[in-house]
Amino acid sequence: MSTSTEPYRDDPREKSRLWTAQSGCAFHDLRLKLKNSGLRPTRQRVGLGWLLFAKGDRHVTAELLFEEAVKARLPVSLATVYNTLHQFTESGLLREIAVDGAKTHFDTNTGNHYHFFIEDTNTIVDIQEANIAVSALPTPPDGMEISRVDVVIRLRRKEPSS
Amino acid sequence: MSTSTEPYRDDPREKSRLWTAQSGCAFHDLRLKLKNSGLRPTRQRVGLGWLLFAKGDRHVTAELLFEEAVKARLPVSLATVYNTLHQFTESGLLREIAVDGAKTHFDTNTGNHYHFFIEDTNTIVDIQEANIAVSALPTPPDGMEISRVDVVIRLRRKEPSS
DNA sequence: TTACGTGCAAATAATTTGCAGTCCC
DNA sequence: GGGACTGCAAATTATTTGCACGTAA
Repeated sequence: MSTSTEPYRDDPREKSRLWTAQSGCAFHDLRLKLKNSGLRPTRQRVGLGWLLFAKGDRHVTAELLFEEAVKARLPVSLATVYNTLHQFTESGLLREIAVDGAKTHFDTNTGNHYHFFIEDTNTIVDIQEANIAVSALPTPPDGMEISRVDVVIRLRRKEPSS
Repeated sequence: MSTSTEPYRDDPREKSRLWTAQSGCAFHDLRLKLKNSGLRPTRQRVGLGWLLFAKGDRHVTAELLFEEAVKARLPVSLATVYNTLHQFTESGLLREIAVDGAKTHFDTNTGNHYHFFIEDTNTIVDIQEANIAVSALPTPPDGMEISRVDVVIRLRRKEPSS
Protein backbone atom coordinates (compact mmCIF):
# COMPACT_ATOMS: atom_id res chain seq x y z
CA MET A 1 0.00 0.00 0.00
CA SER A 2 2.94 2.31 0.42
CA THR A 3 6.00 1.00 -1.28
CA SER A 4 5.25 0.92 -4.99
CA THR A 5 3.50 4.21 -5.63
CA GLU A 6 5.51 7.36 -5.53
CA PRO A 7 3.05 10.20 -5.90
CA TYR A 8 5.54 12.89 -5.06
CA ARG A 9 8.11 11.87 -7.61
CA ASP A 10 8.41 15.33 -9.03
CA ASP A 11 7.47 18.79 -7.92
CA PRO A 12 3.71 19.08 -8.42
CA ARG A 13 4.07 22.74 -9.27
CA GLU A 14 6.08 21.66 -12.27
CA LYS A 15 3.22 19.43 -13.28
CA SER A 16 0.66 22.20 -13.12
CA ARG A 17 2.79 24.45 -15.20
CA LEU A 18 3.04 21.70 -17.75
CA TRP A 19 -0.70 21.44 -18.16
CA THR A 20 -1.22 25.09 -18.74
CA ALA A 21 1.74 25.44 -21.01
CA GLN A 22 1.34 22.77 -23.65
CA SER A 23 -2.30 22.00 -24.17
CA GLY A 24 -1.73 19.80 -27.19
CA CYS A 25 0.11 17.03 -25.48
CA ALA A 26 -1.49 17.42 -22.10
CA PHE A 27 -4.10 14.79 -22.88
CA HIS A 28 -1.45 12.25 -23.58
CA ASP A 29 0.49 13.28 -20.53
CA LEU A 30 -2.58 12.93 -18.37
CA ARG A 31 -3.28 9.43 -19.66
CA LEU A 32 0.28 8.55 -18.81
CA LYS A 33 -0.08 10.02 -15.35
CA LEU A 34 -3.16 7.92 -14.72
CA LYS A 35 -1.49 4.79 -15.98
CA ASN A 36 1.51 5.39 -13.77
CA SER A 37 -0.88 5.63 -10.86
CA GLY A 38 -2.43 2.32 -11.72
CA LEU A 39 -5.63 3.92 -12.94
CA ARG A 40 -6.97 2.94 -16.32
CA PRO A 41 -7.40 6.10 -18.40
CA THR A 42 -11.09 5.82 -19.05
CA ARG A 43 -13.11 8.50 -20.71
CA GLN A 44 -14.46 9.79 -17.40
CA ARG A 45 -11.11 9.84 -15.64
CA VAL A 46 -9.38 11.58 -18.49
CA GLY A 47 -12.25 14.04 -18.82
CA LEU A 48 -12.31 14.85 -15.11
CA GLY A 49 -8.54 14.99 -15.05
CA TRP A 50 -8.64 17.46 -17.88
CA LEU A 51 -11.12 19.66 -16.07
CA LEU A 52 -9.01 19.48 -12.95
CA PHE A 53 -5.51 19.94 -14.25
CA ALA A 54 -5.81 21.92 -17.46
CA LYS A 55 -6.45 25.24 -15.83
CA GLY A 56 -3.64 25.37 -13.32
CA ASP A 57 -4.09 24.89 -9.61
CA ARG A 58 -7.68 24.59 -8.52
CA HIS A 59 -9.87 23.80 -5.55
CA VAL A 60 -13.03 21.86 -6.18
CA THR A 61 -15.80 20.05 -4.42
CA ALA A 62 -17.38 16.95 -5.89
CA GLU A 63 -20.55 18.87 -6.62
CA LEU A 64 -18.69 21.66 -8.40
CA LEU A 65 -16.65 19.32 -10.54
CA PHE A 66 -19.78 17.40 -11.42
CA GLU A 67 -21.47 20.57 -12.65
CA GLU A 68 -18.46 21.42 -14.76
CA ALA A 69 -18.47 17.96 -16.24
CA VAL A 70 -22.11 18.30 -17.17
CA LYS A 71 -21.46 21.66 -18.81
CA ALA A 72 -18.54 20.14 -20.66
CA ARG A 73 -20.82 17.39 -21.97
CA LEU A 74 -18.74 14.78 -20.21
CA PRO A 75 -20.98 11.79 -19.54
CA VAL A 76 -20.34 11.11 -15.89
CA SER A 77 -22.35 10.49 -12.75
CA LEU A 78 -21.94 12.20 -9.40
CA ALA A 79 -20.98 8.90 -7.82
CA THR A 80 -18.17 8.48 -10.32
CA VAL A 81 -16.99 11.99 -9.60
CA TYR A 82 -16.72 11.09 -5.94
CA ASN A 83 -14.96 7.84 -6.70
CA THR A 84 -12.59 9.49 -9.12
CA LEU A 85 -11.69 12.28 -6.73
CA HIS A 86 -10.79 9.76 -4.07
CA GLN A 87 -8.84 7.60 -6.49
CA PHE A 88 -6.88 10.64 -7.62
CA THR A 89 -6.26 11.55 -4.02
CA GLU A 90 -4.97 8.11 -3.17
CA SER A 91 -2.70 8.28 -6.18
CA GLY A 92 -1.28 11.59 -5.08
CA LEU A 93 -2.73 13.62 -7.93
CA LEU A 94 -4.98 15.49 -5.55
CA ARG A 95 -5.03 16.42 -1.93
CA GLU A 96 -7.92 16.86 0.44
CA ILE A 97 -8.20 20.15 2.26
CA ALA A 98 -9.62 20.35 5.74
CA VAL A 99 -11.70 23.44 6.17
CA ASP A 100 -14.94 23.42 7.95
CA GLY A 101 -18.24 23.38 6.22
CA ALA A 102 -19.89 20.17 5.28
CA LYS A 103 -18.31 19.65 1.89
CA THR A 104 -14.93 18.14 1.21
CA HIS A 105 -12.55 20.22 -0.87
CA PHE A 106 -9.85 18.87 -3.17
CA ASP A 107 -6.73 20.72 -4.25
CA THR A 108 -4.85 20.02 -7.46
CA ASN A 109 -1.71 21.44 -5.92
CA THR A 110 -0.26 18.64 -3.84
CA GLY A 111 2.86 20.59 -2.99
CA ASN A 112 3.60 22.09 0.37
CA HIS A 113 1.53 25.24 0.59
CA TYR A 114 -1.14 26.87 2.69
CA HIS A 115 -4.58 28.35 2.18
CA PHE A 116 -6.83 31.28 2.69
CA PHE A 117 -10.39 30.30 3.49
CA ILE A 118 -12.94 32.97 2.75
CA GLU A 119 -15.67 32.37 5.29
CA ASP A 120 -18.20 34.43 3.45
CA THR A 121 -18.25 32.30 0.33
CA ASN A 122 -16.69 29.06 1.55
CA THR A 123 -13.94 29.57 -0.99
CA ILE A 124 -10.36 28.36 -0.81
CA VAL A 125 -7.47 30.33 -2.23
CA ASP A 126 -3.84 29.35 -2.35
CA ILE A 127 -1.39 31.45 -0.44
CA GLN A 128 1.10 32.29 -3.13
CA GLU A 129 3.71 34.02 -1.10
CA ALA A 130 6.54 32.03 0.27
CA ASN A 131 6.96 34.30 3.25
CA ILE A 132 4.85 32.20 5.54
CA ALA A 133 6.24 29.47 7.64
CA VAL A 134 5.51 27.59 10.77
CA SER A 135 8.42 27.98 13.06
CA ALA A 136 9.71 25.63 15.67
CA LEU A 137 7.40 22.70 15.17
CA PRO A 138 6.66 21.05 18.47
CA THR A 139 7.86 17.56 19.08
CA PRO A 140 5.27 14.95 18.18
CA PRO A 141 4.24 12.67 21.03
CA ASP A 142 5.59 9.14 21.51
CA GLY A 143 5.90 7.04 18.37
CA MET A 144 4.37 9.55 16.01
CA GLU A 145 5.76 11.49 13.12
CA ILE A 146 4.50 14.51 11.26
CA SER A 147 2.57 13.59 8.18
CA ARG A 148 1.63 17.07 7.11
CA VAL A 149 1.14 20.57 8.43
CA ASP A 150 -2.03 22.32 7.41
CA VAL A 151 -2.36 26.05 7.77
CA VAL A 152 -5.63 27.77 7.00
CA ILE A 153 -5.92 31.51 7.33
CA ARG A 154 -9.59 32.27 7.65
CA LEU A 155 -10.70 35.57 6.15
CA ARG A 156 -13.81 37.60 6.68
CA ARG A 157 -14.98 40.67 4.88
CA LYS A 158 -13.52 43.74 6.56
CA GLU A 159 -16.19 45.66 8.42
CA PRO A 160 -17.25 48.74 6.53
CA SER A 161 -15.68 51.67 8.39
CA SER A 162 -19.18 52.52 9.67
CA MET B 1 -25.54 40.23 16.19
CA SER B 2 -22.04 41.43 16.78
CA THR B 3 -21.96 44.43 19.03
CA SER B 4 -23.32 43.34 22.37
CA THR B 5 -21.68 39.97 22.98
CA GLU B 6 -18.07 39.87 23.94
CA PRO B 7 -17.12 36.21 24.07
CA TYR B 8 -13.39 36.86 24.39
CA ARG B 9 -13.69 39.12 27.40
CA ASP B 10 -11.18 37.20 29.42
CA ASP B 11 -8.53 34.64 28.73
CA PRO B 12 -10.28 31.33 28.16
CA ARG B 13 -7.37 29.47 29.66
CA GLU B 14 -8.20 31.20 32.89
CA LYS B 15 -11.72 29.92 32.60
CA SER B 16 -10.63 26.33 32.11
CA ARG B 17 -8.37 26.47 35.09
CA LEU B 18 -11.26 27.77 37.10
CA TRP B 19 -13.43 24.77 36.36
CA THR B 20 -10.89 22.23 37.37
CA ALA B 21 -9.88 24.14 40.45
CA GLN B 22 -13.05 24.93 42.34
CA SER B 23 -15.64 22.33 41.56
CA GLY B 24 -18.06 23.56 44.20
CA CYS B 25 -18.88 26.89 42.66
CA ALA B 26 -18.35 25.88 39.07
CA PHE B 27 -22.01 25.08 38.60
CA HIS B 28 -22.97 28.54 39.61
CA ASP B 29 -20.27 30.05 37.47
CA LEU B 30 -21.44 28.04 34.49
CA ARG B 31 -25.00 29.19 34.91
CA LEU B 32 -23.74 32.73 35.03
CA LYS B 33 -21.67 32.19 31.92
CA LEU B 34 -24.72 30.91 30.09
CA LYS B 35 -26.83 33.80 31.25
CA ASN B 36 -24.23 36.29 30.13
CA SER B 37 -24.32 34.65 26.75
CA GLY B 38 -28.07 35.06 26.55
CA LEU B 39 -28.68 31.35 27.03
CA ARG B 40 -31.16 30.26 29.62
CA PRO B 41 -29.41 27.84 31.99
CA THR B 42 -31.63 24.86 31.46
CA ARG B 43 -30.91 21.48 32.85
CA GLN B 44 -29.53 20.19 29.56
CA ARG B 45 -27.34 23.17 28.90
CA VAL B 46 -25.91 23.19 32.39
CA GLY B 47 -25.39 19.44 32.25
CA LEU B 48 -23.65 19.54 28.90
CA GLY B 49 -21.66 22.57 29.96
CA TRP B 50 -20.55 20.67 33.01
CA LEU B 51 -19.43 17.71 30.94
CA LEU B 52 -17.60 20.05 28.61
CA PHE B 53 -15.90 22.46 30.94
CA ALA B 54 -15.41 20.60 34.21
CA LYS B 55 -12.50 18.51 33.05
CA GLY B 56 -10.25 21.15 31.55
CA ASP B 57 -9.73 21.62 27.83
CA ARG B 58 -11.43 19.01 25.70
CA HIS B 59 -12.25 18.14 22.14
CA VAL B 60 -15.59 16.52 21.48
CA THR B 61 -17.89 15.53 18.70
CA ALA B 62 -21.64 15.69 19.08
CA GLU B 63 -21.85 11.93 19.16
CA LEU B 64 -19.18 11.63 21.84
CA LEU B 65 -20.74 14.25 24.06
CA PHE B 66 -24.11 12.59 23.65
CA GLU B 67 -22.71 9.28 24.83
CA GLU B 68 -21.17 10.94 27.84
CA ALA B 69 -24.45 12.59 28.64
CA VAL B 70 -26.25 9.27 28.49
CA LYS B 71 -23.67 7.70 30.77
CA ALA B 72 -24.02 10.63 33.14
CA ARG B 73 -27.77 10.05 33.25
CA LEU B 74 -28.37 13.49 31.79
CA PRO B 75 -31.70 13.38 30.00
CA VAL B 76 -30.86 14.87 26.63
CA SER B 77 -31.40 14.05 22.99
CA LEU B 78 -28.80 14.00 20.26
CA ALA B 79 -30.57 16.86 18.51
CA THR B 80 -30.29 18.98 21.61
CA VAL B 81 -26.61 18.15 21.87
CA TYR B 82 -26.11 19.46 18.35
CA ASN B 83 -28.15 22.55 19.05
CA THR B 84 -26.36 23.21 22.29
CA LEU B 85 -22.92 22.80 20.78
CA HIS B 86 -23.76 25.35 18.13
CA GLN B 87 -25.31 27.75 20.62
CA PHE B 88 -22.19 27.49 22.77
CA THR B 89 -20.05 28.09 19.72
CA GLU B 90 -21.98 31.17 18.72
CA SER B 91 -21.63 32.45 22.24
CA GLY B 92 -17.91 31.97 22.18
CA LEU B 93 -17.82 29.23 24.78
CA LEU B 94 -16.67 26.72 22.21
CA ARG B 95 -14.83 26.73 18.95
CA GLU B 96 -15.19 24.51 15.94
CA ILE B 97 -12.10 22.77 14.69
CA ALA B 98 -11.61 22.04 11.03
CA VAL B 99 -9.95 18.71 10.53
CA ASP B 100 -11.04 16.35 7.91
CA GLY B 101 -13.22 13.40 8.56
CA ALA B 102 -16.94 13.66 8.40
CA LYS B 103 -17.57 14.71 11.97
CA THR B 104 -17.35 18.19 13.36
CA HIS B 105 -15.11 18.66 16.36
CA PHE B 106 -15.57 21.24 19.09
CA ASP B 107 -12.86 22.61 21.33
CA THR B 108 -13.47 24.01 24.79
CA ASN B 109 -10.30 26.06 24.50
CA THR B 110 -11.27 29.12 22.52
CA GLY B 111 -7.90 30.75 22.94
CA ASN B 112 -5.29 31.07 20.26
CA HIS B 113 -3.66 27.69 19.96
CA TYR B 114 -3.00 24.92 17.47
CA HIS B 115 -3.61 21.20 17.20
CA PHE B 116 -2.16 17.84 16.52
CA PHE B 117 -4.46 15.59 14.55
CA ILE B 118 -3.74 11.90 14.93
CA GLU B 119 -4.83 10.43 11.63
CA ASP B 120 -4.93 6.93 12.94
CA THR B 121 -7.59 7.54 15.53
CA ASN B 122 -9.15 10.80 14.33
CA THR B 123 -8.13 12.34 17.61
CA ILE B 124 -7.33 15.97 18.29
CA VAL B 125 -4.72 17.03 20.81
CA ASP B 126 -3.78 20.53 21.84
CA ILE B 127 -0.29 21.70 21.12
CA GLN B 128 0.80 22.83 24.51
CA GLU B 129 4.11 24.36 23.66
CA ALA B 130 4.22 28.02 22.89
CA ASN B 131 7.17 27.67 20.59
CA ILE B 132 5.13 27.43 17.47
CA ALA B 133 4.13 30.41 15.44
CA VAL B 134 3.17 31.35 11.97
CA SER B 135 5.60 33.92 10.77
CA ALA B 136 5.09 36.69 8.29
CA LEU B 137 1.42 36.27 7.60
CA PRO B 138 0.68 37.10 4.00
CA THR B 139 -1.43 40.10 3.20
CA PRO B 140 -5.09 39.24 2.86
CA PRO B 141 -6.65 40.09 -0.49
CA ASP B 142 -8.71 43.25 -1.10
CA GLY B 143 -11.25 44.13 1.59
CA MET B 144 -10.61 41.10 3.75
CA GLU B 145 -9.20 40.70 7.18
CA ILE B 146 -7.88 37.72 9.06
CA SER B 147 -10.49 36.13 11.25
CA ARG B 148 -8.40 33.27 12.53
CA VAL B 149 -5.36 31.18 11.72
CA ASP B 150 -5.78 27.45 12.03
CA VAL B 151 -2.78 25.20 12.21
CA VAL B 152 -3.18 21.45 12.25
CA ILE B 153 -0.15 19.22 12.47
CA ARG B 154 -1.22 15.86 11.19
CA LEU B 155 0.49 12.89 12.83
CA ARG B 156 0.79 9.33 11.73
CA ARG B 157 2.22 6.40 13.58
CA LYS B 158 5.92 6.17 12.93
CA GLU B 159 6.72 3.23 10.71
CA PRO B 160 8.19 0.38 12.68
CA SER B 161 11.90 0.44 11.87
CA SER B 162 11.40 -2.70 9.71
C1' DT C 1 -12.57 -11.49 -24.19
C1' DT C 2 -12.60 -9.99 -19.48
C1' DA C 3 -11.53 -7.70 -15.63
C1' DC C 4 -11.92 -3.10 -14.43
C1' DG C 5 -15.18 1.05 -14.59
C1' DT C 6 -19.36 3.31 -14.57
C1' DG C 7 -24.34 4.60 -13.83
C1' DC C 8 -28.13 4.48 -11.19
C1' DA C 9 -30.61 4.09 -7.22
C1' DA C 10 -30.78 2.71 -2.76
C1' DA C 11 -28.12 2.88 1.65
C1' DT C 12 -25.41 5.43 5.20
C1' DA C 13 -23.92 9.09 8.07
C1' DA C 14 -23.99 13.45 10.01
C1' DT C 15 -26.69 17.08 10.96
C1' DT C 16 -30.96 20.03 10.89
C1' DT C 17 -35.78 21.10 11.43
C1' DG C 18 -40.93 21.12 12.70
C1' DC C 19 -43.94 20.75 16.10
C1' DA C 20 -46.12 19.18 20.37
C1' DG C 21 -45.13 19.01 25.01
C1' DT C 22 -42.01 20.79 29.07
C1' DC C 23 -39.59 23.90 32.03
C1' DC C 24 -37.40 28.29 33.64
C1' DC C 25 -38.26 33.14 35.07
C1' DG D 1 -48.33 31.92 32.55
C1' DG D 2 -45.79 32.49 28.60
C1' DG D 3 -42.21 32.24 25.83
C1' DA D 4 -37.94 29.82 25.53
C1' DC D 5 -36.27 24.93 25.36
C1' DT D 6 -36.43 20.09 24.43
C1' DG D 7 -37.49 15.52 22.40
C1' DC D 8 -38.68 12.90 18.84
C1' DA D 9 -39.06 11.73 14.29
C1' DA D 10 -38.92 13.11 9.81
C1' DA D 11 -36.24 15.87 6.43
C1' DT D 12 -31.78 17.37 4.39
C1' DT D 13 -27.25 17.10 2.77
C1' DA D 14 -23.04 14.87 1.69
C1' DT D 15 -21.16 10.76 0.52
C1' DT D 16 -20.82 5.62 -0.27
C1' DT D 17 -22.16 1.15 -2.04
C1' DG D 18 -24.29 -2.86 -4.73
C1' DC D 19 -25.06 -4.61 -8.91
C1' DA D 20 -26.08 -4.91 -13.94
C1' DC D 21 -24.09 -3.10 -17.96
C1' DG D 22 -20.28 -0.86 -20.73
C1' DT D 23 -15.55 -0.42 -22.28
C1' DA D 24 -10.33 -0.25 -22.53
C1' DA D 25 -6.41 -3.46 -23.07
